Amino acid sequence: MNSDFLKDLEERKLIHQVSAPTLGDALRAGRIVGYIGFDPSSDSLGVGNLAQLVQLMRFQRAGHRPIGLLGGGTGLIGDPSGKTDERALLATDQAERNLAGIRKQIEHFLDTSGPNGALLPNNAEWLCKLNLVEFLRDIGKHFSVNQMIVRDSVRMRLETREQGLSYTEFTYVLLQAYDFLALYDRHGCTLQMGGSDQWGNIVSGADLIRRLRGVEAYALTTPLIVQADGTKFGKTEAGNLWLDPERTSPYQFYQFWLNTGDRDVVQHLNTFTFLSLGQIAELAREVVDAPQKRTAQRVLAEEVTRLVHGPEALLRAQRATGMLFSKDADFRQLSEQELREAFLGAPTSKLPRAVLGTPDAGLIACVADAGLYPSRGQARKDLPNGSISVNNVPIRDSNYVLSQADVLAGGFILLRKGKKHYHVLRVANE
RNA sequence: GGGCGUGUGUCCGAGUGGCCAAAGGAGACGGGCUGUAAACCCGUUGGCGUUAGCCUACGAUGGUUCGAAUCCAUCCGCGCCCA
Repeated sequence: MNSDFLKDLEERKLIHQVSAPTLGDALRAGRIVGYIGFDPSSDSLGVGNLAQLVQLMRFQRAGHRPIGLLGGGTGLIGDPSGKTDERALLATDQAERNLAGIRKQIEHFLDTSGPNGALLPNNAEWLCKLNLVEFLRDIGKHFSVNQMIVRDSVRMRLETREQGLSYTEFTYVLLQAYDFLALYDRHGCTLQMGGSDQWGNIVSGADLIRRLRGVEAYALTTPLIVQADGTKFGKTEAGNLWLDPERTSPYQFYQFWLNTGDRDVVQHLNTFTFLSLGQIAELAREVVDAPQKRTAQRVLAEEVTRLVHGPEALLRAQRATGMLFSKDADFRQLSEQELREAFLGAPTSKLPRAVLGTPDAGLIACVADAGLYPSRGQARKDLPNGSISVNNVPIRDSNYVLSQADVLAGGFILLRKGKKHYHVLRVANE
């Protein structure tokens, strides 16, 4: 209880809504237990979930006990909040696999030892045992359908004819509320946190605890992460940004944060790092005074990459960035080891040594086959602009053929489209 | 069930017998400027092909025609009105 959890969140602008003003008193009075739920809709969490993980870390660092609730049961149902389509139900074995992956990731962020060690229960433990009639008698009667149908997430789906809302999804909120109750009964949990879209679900659970147990339980939501340019946070052209290094390489991960816009970087520092407010204020000043240095972006990328992937992966990502983006990098001077590190994480494909110098190694074809371009025609049209480079040298000859002369140490050839899209060819002997 | 309307490229949206791979916009990608930004300017944006050209495409299937996104028939989806 070394720091004031709520005050810190407030200063970082990480509070959207709080259900009762007495939460602050409860937090100061002693250790409390709080949870955030994680959906096993994939076998890895994405960068969007990272904010919630950091939130739990803050909570733990403030001396409280965090629970990362694995939605093994609710994941079989699907939360309609924020979804416009009926969600496909996960196969149970897929849900199992996802769950295992996510559990491992959450453990990475939370300390499970000590008096405020984190707990990672799976709500399938209690949800799958429920008896329908009992559930309806004990829990269902406390929910008003009248209230449920006016909720945005439900109303939206009722109003659109094409999509509709199944009874299963409609019931989701009861299960989440029941989770909160179950965690209160088992672990004395009195706080649920989450993104602002979870407000309704969370408050339903707090209400249930108040009615059935006569205890004040709290809801605390964090603001939705919106980007200044209106695009969705956590997505790149390549798709979702995952925490799993197999899915999103540490290099790509680092690049994502490094490319944060000026208008978003300060809030991201607040949200995703543990830097002090003073440090952040200083970085904010840098953004204004010397935006071209992008100091704040660098620090952000560094902090978050270290947190998620560790110091070694960070170093590799930084080195790769340095090489790939420095103006006068001459790849021919680099050793195989240096190249390997720089290219780690870049998409790679093989090129048989035998085709070098033959028409099959035509640059247009290679660049399209590598996936840098969706079609040869487009590559052909872009090439005269100097948008395609081999080993960082723009090629403007559309008949250019890759040859032995292009092969770097270790058998690499680096293809680049535009400024940021790389593909590595590995020359293979067979 | 009856009446009217509607269905176009990633999305929105014009077209209404040949000049249509189909205006315009958005988005995306590329180039310039810059900070691996924002804003702005320029280019590209169905596929293959160096050009010519060929193929695939305007809800689906048939038909009329030398020729159809465009006309007709049937079907399917969606919308509004009547029952």
